[in-house]
Amino acid sequence: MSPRELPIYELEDELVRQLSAQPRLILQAPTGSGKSTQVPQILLDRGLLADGEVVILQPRRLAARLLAKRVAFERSARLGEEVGYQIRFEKVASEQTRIRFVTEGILLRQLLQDAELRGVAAILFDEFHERHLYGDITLARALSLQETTRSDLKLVVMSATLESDKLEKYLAPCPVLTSSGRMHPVAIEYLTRPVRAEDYPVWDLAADELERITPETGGDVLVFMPGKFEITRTISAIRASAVSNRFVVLPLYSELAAAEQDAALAAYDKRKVIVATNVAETSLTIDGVRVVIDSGLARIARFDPRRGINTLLIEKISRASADQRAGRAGRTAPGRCLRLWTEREHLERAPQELPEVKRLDLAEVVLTLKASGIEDARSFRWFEMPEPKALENAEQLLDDLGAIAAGKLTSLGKRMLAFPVHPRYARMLLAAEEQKCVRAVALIAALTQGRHLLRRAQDKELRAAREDFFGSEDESDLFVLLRGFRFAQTNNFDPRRCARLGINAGAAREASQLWEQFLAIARDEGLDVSERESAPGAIARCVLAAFPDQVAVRLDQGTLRCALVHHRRGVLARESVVQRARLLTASEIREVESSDGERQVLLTLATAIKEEWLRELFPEAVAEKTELTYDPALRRVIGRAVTLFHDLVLDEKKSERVPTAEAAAILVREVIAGNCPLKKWDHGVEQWIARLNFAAAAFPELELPPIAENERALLIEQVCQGATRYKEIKERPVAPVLRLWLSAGQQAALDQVAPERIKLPNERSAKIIYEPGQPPTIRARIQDLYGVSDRLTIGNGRVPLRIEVLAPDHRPIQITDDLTIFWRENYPKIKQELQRKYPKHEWK
DNA sequence: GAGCACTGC
Repeated sequence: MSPRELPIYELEDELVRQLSAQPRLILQAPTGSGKSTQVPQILLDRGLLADGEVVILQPRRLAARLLAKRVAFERSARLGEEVGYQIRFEKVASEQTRIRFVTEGILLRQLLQDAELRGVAAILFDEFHERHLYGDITLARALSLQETTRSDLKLVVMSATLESDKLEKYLAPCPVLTSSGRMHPVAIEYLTRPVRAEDYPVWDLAADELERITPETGGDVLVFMPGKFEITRTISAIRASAVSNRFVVLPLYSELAAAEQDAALAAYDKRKVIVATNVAETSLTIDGVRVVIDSGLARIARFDPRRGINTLLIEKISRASADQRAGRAGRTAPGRCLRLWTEREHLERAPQELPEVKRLDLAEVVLTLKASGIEDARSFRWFEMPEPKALENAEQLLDDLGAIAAGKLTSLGKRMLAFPVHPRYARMLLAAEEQKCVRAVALIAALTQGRHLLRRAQDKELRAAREDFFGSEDESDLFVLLRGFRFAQTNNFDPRRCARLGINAGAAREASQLWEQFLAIARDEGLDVSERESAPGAIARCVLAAFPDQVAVRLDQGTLRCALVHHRRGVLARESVVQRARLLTASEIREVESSDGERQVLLTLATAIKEEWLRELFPEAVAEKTELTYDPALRRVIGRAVTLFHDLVLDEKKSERVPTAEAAAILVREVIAGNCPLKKWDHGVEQWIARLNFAAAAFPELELPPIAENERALLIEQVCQGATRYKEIKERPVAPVLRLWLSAGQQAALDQVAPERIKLPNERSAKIIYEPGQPPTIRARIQDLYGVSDRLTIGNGRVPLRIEVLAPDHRPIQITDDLTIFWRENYPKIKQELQRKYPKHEWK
């Protein structure tokens, strides 16, 4: 087919007419319309570029490269001459280049160098509907530029699906052109009745649906799942199904080794089923797919500005994203898409994914804005304004890092801008100059970007090999990365040798390029990049300078639980080598959700630190910002009880059986009575229960309650979270603060009463903070909170509210999903009983 | 004994 036959050419004259008359255009055109390859050529050939170039923004490197190749081919030009591309580490473009495909970050960096964008006649924003952060920012900057000094700059926003109303208003005055696509129809089917995930796991559902439709369909099948765990389960379910021998079944996700990814894309004699994550939604296209089975779920990254942590939770995808997934069935022929939810549920889903600007950490963006003279990010011309709290947070971090002071860019901040990384890592590199370890720190900065260097070690063999190689390391997980990299480097990035240690050779190679880039910039900035032996602790101090707000202190020896600066809690990653240090700083903090809905805040890439470094680095801030103090006496007691319980359960051979079992008995009773808020520990609950039952039989005199079948579920939900919460609650002052999320109606009702403080049923009062929000759907219930035993009442009526109970220092106590708050002073009771029974034993 | 989507400078 000749390019001239592509649907986009139906719009050619109109496009030229509009862009000659004024400089903005929205082009709504689906996949297959030819917009990415043809519009740049139309602009060039119809003389709309004067003697400048057209820059096409692409969200992915691969797309930038392939599109450039395609266009060069169509024009019989050599790549890098008339048509070129530029992505990180790769510039195939020259003085003659008139059509340049670039990734979004490249243009943002270019803007930093030359705010006028000289030589650029037009910018095309391709795939704008994906709403990447840099795309949003670049568009806003380009608009301002056009309105001030570059009225000749043409801007075309292109997208497959678009909230074009909002965009039209933003770009106004701006005409919209709509083109048709060239895709095959995809028949969409929904479940006829809703399914509860607890009753019918999504992987079983997917396998059953596959079984059902196999006889009616041909071609390959693509199944979308949120992550690796679900993919593995789906594959087992399909292999156990009646149609298993009809298909080759293959996993596909980004972390998979390259060879296995290739296997998923290869052709086979049989039909194939690919079970994939979101990689298959946008990044990879797979030929021959005729059927899509969509779980409707994805793990979605967000930055929670209120808690200052990243989250990665399983969420329902938007309608737009579901359509994108469905489209994967219609690339080569008419297709079918089975959605594993009902049509009614579909209507309740969000129309689009939340754009990145409302989801991600904005520190880097705010820093670049400051550098461009936009001092107050709130006044920036955002397409969509980010959360005020997220901006506040970004400013706070930049201030902590010394990049800004009193809202203004500092000289340190200016130097940080030279490095194309998150400001934390830029700060780390500059700290390295003082500590004389620039080379090593630049490598660390390179190794923590992009794809993971080390695959998660699951099988025993790999863990053993790792242990042999990294065994002695216990200061920092970052040092493990350094060693892993050195191994890859000395083995010439050989994939097979690297695989033995679970090292991703491709990631190592990319890191080495990035390392060179950082070193080159450091050299330009006048940093000393010579190879030298660094003093002990030098690198760790640099890490601390970059992550001062992620300092954590271990709460006890028995568990991996940590308290973090800014009143946060987390669990040190099991695979961390930093198991001995009491104080550490985590380079990554992320809340993750397991398949059973359990959430935890994981601290990864830890580095052991010393308290005196904190004092050196932040003399004035230590007391305020790092909550390192705690009541050691109390902690010992609590730690003791938990350790004892732990011992009993995990090791029946402990000599001090009786008090151990006794402590366990008391705790278990409390758990079963629902008084003790227990949560899943790391340990196998089933094994726990078996051992408890063993203990119950072994020590009848203790009246240890055996765990009956019906109590099992309760226990599983409530397995001990450990002692830390007791301490937390015990130390909490009495007057609570209630934070209320109210609908407009509720707000109006409350305004009549206008209470500043609210009366709780036990006559105590609490201060209220109002938050505007969604009409809450969950009924709040407070149980045994400071003696409150029933639903909260306001004014005359009971108001369902979303409630979070905060201590006066604004630390949340606990919110559970059904918003039931458990609290009882358990510990003293246990202690009392122990003291009474074993007076000789010292119970602190 | 188990817990992590995807890009990009």
